[in-house]
Amino acid sequence: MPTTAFAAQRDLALHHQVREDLLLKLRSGEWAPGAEIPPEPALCAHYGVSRGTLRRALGDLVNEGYLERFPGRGTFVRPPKLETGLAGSFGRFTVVGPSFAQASRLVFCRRSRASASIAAVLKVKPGAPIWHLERVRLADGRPAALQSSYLPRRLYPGLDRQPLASRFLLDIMAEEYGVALLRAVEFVDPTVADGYAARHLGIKPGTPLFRVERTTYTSGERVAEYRLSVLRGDIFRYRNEFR
Amino acid sequence: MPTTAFAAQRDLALHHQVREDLLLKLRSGEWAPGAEIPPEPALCAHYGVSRGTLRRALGDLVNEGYLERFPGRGTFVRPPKLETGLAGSFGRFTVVGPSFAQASRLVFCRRSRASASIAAVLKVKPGAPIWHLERVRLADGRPAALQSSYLPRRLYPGLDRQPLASRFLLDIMAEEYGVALLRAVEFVDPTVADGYAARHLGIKPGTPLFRVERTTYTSGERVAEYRLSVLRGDIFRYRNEFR
DNA sequence: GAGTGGTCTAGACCACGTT
DNA sequence: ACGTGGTCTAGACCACTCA
Repeated sequence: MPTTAFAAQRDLALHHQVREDLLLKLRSGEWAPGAEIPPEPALCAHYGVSRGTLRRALGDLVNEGYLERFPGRGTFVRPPKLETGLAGSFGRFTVVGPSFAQASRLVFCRRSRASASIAAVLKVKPGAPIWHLERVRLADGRPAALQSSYLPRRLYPGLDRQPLASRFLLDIMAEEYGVALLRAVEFVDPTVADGYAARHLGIKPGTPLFRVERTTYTSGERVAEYRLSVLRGDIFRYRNEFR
Repeated sequence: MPTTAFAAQRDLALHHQVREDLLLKLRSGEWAPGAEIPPEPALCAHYGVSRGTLRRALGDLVNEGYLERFPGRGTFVRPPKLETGLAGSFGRFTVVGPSFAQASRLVFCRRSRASASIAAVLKVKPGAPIWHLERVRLADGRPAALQSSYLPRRLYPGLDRQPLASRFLLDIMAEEYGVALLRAVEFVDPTVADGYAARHLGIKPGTPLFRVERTTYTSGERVAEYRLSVLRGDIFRYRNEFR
């Protein structure tokens, strides 16, 4: 390990400096993808740190996907899996576009009964009482999305008397009804506007849209809301980052 | 801390069991979003573990976004940011659908010169030599995507003599040319098939597609490839998870 | 059997925020 | 001054892999 010397700075966590130096060796190609890196004792000696500190640095790099470790074998530089087969690709995403305003246009809010398919996603019995509400969401003052929400009525008595057009629905669910929103899963498809969506969004039928199907969960993996949205594709994009 | 007893299992990492038990308290709502959880000494005593082990459990939960810690103040349950304004929403995503096969149909691979716009994304001078290649990607033996790739020719001499129709392009770039692929950024839009895409994908014009624009980076933030794809929307979905 | 990483402990010192 | 979390050390035992 007789590379360049390692001089620790004061006032900066040791494990962080070690992490940075290790990352440099990866980024620079000194340690190529797939290669094995020196074992812990060697690195401890090189950096002059205890095993705990070194392992904190290595552990961070493992969590971030840069390294891979195998008990009994060693530590290896993880080749980035940028593709090699699309499905299963994963990473972080961000939505790019304007923010939704709190205010929305309420199309309707009505009592209804769960059909077989809605019952399945809401995890209630078919025919169970539900709310079905439809809103046009605004961003920068213009229609940006059309959203259909289905909620188990049992959790939200008197929902139709809430200020649905002027507050975020999720805020009403959480603050007025005390429903803890813990997790949400979305599926995104491409689609095109039909006449109904086009009219509400002020666009031509056939315009490309995102179709977003979101299920929001509360405690005990119960469903707090099922929401079907279409988003204007000319306003929103998804940004995904791989490493 | 006289809640229910905590009995550690053998043959399962202690820090993992502690993590699971803590997570249970969050999921069940015993510790509400925003609330402060007991300090380390109390939790150490409760679980009968050393501080190192407890901190490993807490650290994992912090990394996963469940907890937030502030030196001198305490540890708090992080309120989930599910929406409250779409843009800026973030989370983890997965692509759902079949994997791309290594084999693809090569439409063309030709020498070209960078236009102003391509030069900008590839970070080369306008007019610089580039490769432009187009392929139909297969999944389960059927056309699933049409991809146009732009690469700085300087990095890939003789690319047109490589087995472009039978290997992953990224593998050729990495293994045959030693280009380290470190990071990639994608932007996803909805679109519809034009005649050209429809013909190559065996679908009708007007069918909804994902349009994916991907830039892959090598060391020094240089661009290794710029790729424009359209993916069949009836085969692929994006799955996003928020917490 | 020697070397690898995985786990766990006990104890120490520090910077920070609240009181 | 006190309690919080952040850092770091030294040493121990384990399961696993490979020669």
